[in-house]
Amino acid sequence: MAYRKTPAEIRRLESAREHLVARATEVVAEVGWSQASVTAVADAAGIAAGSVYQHFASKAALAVEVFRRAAEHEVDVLGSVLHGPGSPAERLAAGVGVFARRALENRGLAYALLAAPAEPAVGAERLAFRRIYRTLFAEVIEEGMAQGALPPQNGEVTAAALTGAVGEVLVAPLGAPEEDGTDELLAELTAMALRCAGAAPSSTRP
Amino acid sequence: MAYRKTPAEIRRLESAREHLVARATEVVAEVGWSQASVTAVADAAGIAAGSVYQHFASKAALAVEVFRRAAEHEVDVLGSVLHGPGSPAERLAAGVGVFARRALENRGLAYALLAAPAEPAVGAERLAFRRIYRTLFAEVIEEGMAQGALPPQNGEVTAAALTGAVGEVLVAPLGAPEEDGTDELLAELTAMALRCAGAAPSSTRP
DNA sequence: GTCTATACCTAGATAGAC
DNA sequence: GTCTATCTAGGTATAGAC
Repeated sequence: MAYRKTPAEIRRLESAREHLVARATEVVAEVGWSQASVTAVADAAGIAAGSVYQHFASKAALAVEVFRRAAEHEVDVLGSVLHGPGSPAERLAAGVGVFARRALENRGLAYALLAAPAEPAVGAERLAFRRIYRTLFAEVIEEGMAQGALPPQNGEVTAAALTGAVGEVLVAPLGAPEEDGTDELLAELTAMALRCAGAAPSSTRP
Repeated sequence: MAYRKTPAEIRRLESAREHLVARATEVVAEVGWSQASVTAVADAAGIAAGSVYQHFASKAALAVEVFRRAAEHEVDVLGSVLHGPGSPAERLAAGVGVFARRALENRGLAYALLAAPAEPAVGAERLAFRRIYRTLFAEVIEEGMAQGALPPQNGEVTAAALTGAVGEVLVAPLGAPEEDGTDELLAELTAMALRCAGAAPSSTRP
């Protein structure tokens, strides 16, 4: 290599890569993983199919990158709410609510991240991120138990249950094109999450 | 199941088609849907790949049949427990417990039914069966609410949550080759299910 | 560096012999 | 009715021209 890459060159290369990832994310959100072929993604990005391989060694690598970017963002958001102010129960309810609202506002992507059929590499990422969600929930639950605000329970089991419960409750609305009762759904979902963790809804008990 | 097999049924059970479905189920339980190619299934059944198409119009049709047989059995078992004797909460706990125990006793098949990556036709079946689970759970929850044994809640949301929660809690153990704390897991799972439905077993209320 | 064209692989499905 | 051999389609990845 006679020449080093100039900063401008690096920027341009990375921007092309970023552009590709961004468009690929859109395609996945629209048509799902199984329909997001290399040619479809390349078309959406305005490049030739072969050019994809200038940026990623394989289609799986691109898919993993797409998944990871989007999922990491959701983890960050959920984590910041769960680690934010308030009692453990309040944070749990807020976290579930925020997660669900974000999913319902970006249904295609949420469905792709949560449930859409995907190649093995993406499936492995999905599993890894579900473990992260479990860990985040488990921390809050353990904290609540330590404070006596939550009854004795296996925090890992409850955390896994919450992860699955939130996903399953969201999958049906995500599949439907539009849904009216978003607010009611969120209220029911957060109430369910609190019950699941053993935190009785303080105010709304008749 | 207390009936005697008729000669016709014996013939049916021994027919090549049944044999094929049974062996295909084993293959799927062992290696998952994605590795269960037509040739692999045909090999397991001791027939040629081409002969599969004497019994099923497509690979997807065979896969759907495999899924449906196994899933219907689980639905029947769960339904009979949920519609059996006992209070709604007792039946809910018993149903979750039976479902989980059966899954842990037949991990490969349970994983295939619950979570393993699968072709779209199987994914659609999976969705349909999750709707059935939701309906079964929802009936019990509505009944419990009508009796005043369960607090007011959206039964459909709780039912979906239970469906997802049970599946997610089981997926990790199903993936692991062996697990010791089966009994503790079942106890925690049923306790979680009761909390989720608002049937707190004499737990501390803040 | 990007495009065009193509090689290649996998896996489902089919045809014709026995 | 079943097997062997083959066809085909879809999609990933590569080669070589520009």
